[in-house]
This record gives sequence, C-alpha cells and structure tokens, in this order.
Amino acid sequence: MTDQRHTKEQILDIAENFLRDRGYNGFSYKDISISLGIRNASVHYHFPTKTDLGVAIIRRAIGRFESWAQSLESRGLGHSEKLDELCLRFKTFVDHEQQVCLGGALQTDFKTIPDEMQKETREFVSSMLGWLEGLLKDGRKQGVFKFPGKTRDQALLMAAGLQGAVQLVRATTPSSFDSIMRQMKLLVYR
Amino acid sequence: MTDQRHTKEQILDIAENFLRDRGYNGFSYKDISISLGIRNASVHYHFPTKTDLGVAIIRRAIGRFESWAQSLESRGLGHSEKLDELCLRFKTFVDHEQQVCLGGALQTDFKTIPDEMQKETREFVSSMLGWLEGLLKDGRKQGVFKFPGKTRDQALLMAAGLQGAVQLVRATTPSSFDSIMRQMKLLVYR
DNA sequence: GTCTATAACGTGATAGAC
DNA sequence: GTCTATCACGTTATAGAC
Repeated sequence: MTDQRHTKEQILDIAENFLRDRGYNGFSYKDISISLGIRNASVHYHFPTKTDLGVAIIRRAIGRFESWAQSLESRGLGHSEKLDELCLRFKTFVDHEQQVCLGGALQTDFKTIPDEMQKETREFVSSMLGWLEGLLKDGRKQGVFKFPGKTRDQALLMAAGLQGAVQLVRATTPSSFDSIMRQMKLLVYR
Repeated sequence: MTDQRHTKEQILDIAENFLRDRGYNGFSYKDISISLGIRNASVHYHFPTKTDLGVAIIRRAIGRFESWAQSLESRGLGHSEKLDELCLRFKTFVDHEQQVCLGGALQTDFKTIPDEMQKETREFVSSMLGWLEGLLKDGRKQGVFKFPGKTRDQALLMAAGLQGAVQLVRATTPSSFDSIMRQMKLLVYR
C-alpha cells in the first residue's frame, strides 16, 4: 500500500525530470519504465494516459511551490532573503544537469499539450506570479526593494528573466545564470 | 530552377513556423508535406534528414538576424530606436499566434536536438547577444542608457527577459509581453 | 501491481517509377 | 521534383495472465 504510493511518486519524479530535461514530447512511457526498472504497462497502471501523468506533475509542482512559500514564512525570512531563495530554486535546475524550469518547458510545448495540462500550467504560473508580486509589493513598501513602475510589471519581468536564464545557460555557459541574477538584483535594489 | 529554391524556401518557412509553434519534437515531415500540399518523400528530397532541415532553419535565422542588424545601420537609427526594433521583433512572434522565439524553443529542446543543431543554436544566440551587448555598451557610453553593473550582464538579462516574455504570454495574457517590455525599458533608461 | 503480448498509429527515411 | 509504396521503429494504450 505504501508501495503503490511509492512507485507512483517515483514515476512522477522521473517523469518530471524528463519533462524539465527534454520537454513534454521528448520522453515516453518507455523511457520512464526503463528508468524505473519496470514495464511499460506498469506505468500505465499508475497513470492511464500521458495526460493524467502530465496533469499530476503540474499539480504536485503547484503544491510543492505553496509548501515552499509557506516554509519561508515559518523560517521568518525577510523580503531580500525570500528573493534569494527564489533565485536559488531556479539555480538548482541549472546545477542539476542544466535543466529548465517546469513553467518554461510547458509554455514552450504549450500548443502540443492537452487542455487539462494547459489549464494547470496557467494555474501554476499564476500561483508563482502572485507570490512574487506580493513579495515585491511588500518589499517596496518597506523600502527593501527600489524599482520604478508597476509591481505587476516587475514581477512579470523577473519571472521572464528567471525562466529565460535557465534556458540561456544551455546555449551559453552556466555562469550566464549568475550574471542574470546579479543584474536582476542590481536593478531592483538601487 | 527558381521552383526548386522556391519550394525549399517554403519548406523552411513552414518548418520554422512549426518549430516556433510546437517545438522541434512537436512537428513532423508529414505536417510539413500536408501544409505545403506535397508528399512526405518530396520534403525529404529537399532536406534528406530532419537534422538537415533543423540546421538550415537556424543558419537562415542567423543570416536574417545579421541582415536585420545591418538594415538598422543603413536606416541610421539611434540606440534607443534600435532597442525598440529588437523588442518589436519579439512582439511580432507574440502577435503571430503567440509563437515563441527560435532561441527559446531550441534551448528548451536542446538535449533532444542533434549536435549540429546545438552548435548552430549556440552560434545564433552568440550572435544576438554580441549585437545586444554592443548596443548597450555604445548606448551607455553616449548617455542614452543608464544601468549599473556589467554590460554583458545587462545584455544577458534582456535576452532572458525577451525570450521569457514571449513564452509567458502563453500561460498568462498577451499584455504580459508589453508589461515586461515597459519594465525592461524603465530599468535601463532611468 | 507487475507482467507478456499486441494493437493501432505516427515517425523519419528510402527505393524506384514517372 | 514529385510521386507511390514501403520499411523499421517508436509511441500511447489495452487485454488478460500471474
């Protein structure tokens, strides 16, 4: 019984890894089954269709993001530290075999993924943008962040910068990510 | 004779469109052949392998970008106008069925594309980054742009922001692109 | 829950006629 | 240059035994 949840979770781990590594159309049930050491049909037992699998990956990511955001609260971090933690989160992708973030991968493949996945993707992105906007709004009010214009625009720019940064690394060098983070912070703190 | 070049160019147009629309693994020779009204095998006549096709798309994009940059010179545009033109270039993708930019699509699919395409992708990105860095360096020297930090970092941030922006549109709304451009300019002009 | 076996279809690619 | 026909293989997915 714990075994079921265990395998299911393992499949999600592996599939999400492939998704960030190769995109939604860049991996198959066979890849997952080989990676896990079971058979193709066994993967289908846990996730009947690839759509089910894709939706589950994104839903889990949404929950994980919200838990993460919550954990920052309970650790009592300040605005500046929270922003650092977000950047660190993306840096993890780069450090882990130059993977890209889930949102970026799903948006690039957007027109090829089923409707249910598109819907979850919007939800995921909306959740992240909402959090970031809140952080920037609060941080600016308290004088931690200093940027002109609308908070919403700044949040969008940072989200775009973050997801573009992890992708750019693949065509340049890992240090590009650090460059972009450095500059992003420079512009928001002065 | 002109017909050959014509069909070949049409294939490139259609394939590049698919690539920006659905990613490298999201379209097939069949899609192209149907779209062009010829047969699968005929497409293979012009581009024997999908790798050949992919490489040709990127090479053409590199040439096109350099012609575009050159055209800005002959039009005698200033630094500020050149930056506007770049943003406009990306906005075109958004306006055209919310497509993403070639660099972003290729980077997301990077680990699934053949070596030759990876090489061309690096070349393409390098070309764009070099141009942008030159623009920012010159513009800052002349007092048009005002940003702290390294020119290279700023160029990387803007490239990441641009490619992230066209992608984010898909999961949010087209106006996100305008928001991001507005904020990007705000930060580089003050 | 996992297996074997297989269906139904899509993919990149090639041979050879016209 | 384009066609028909076909190959070899990968894909998602299902039926049914263990």
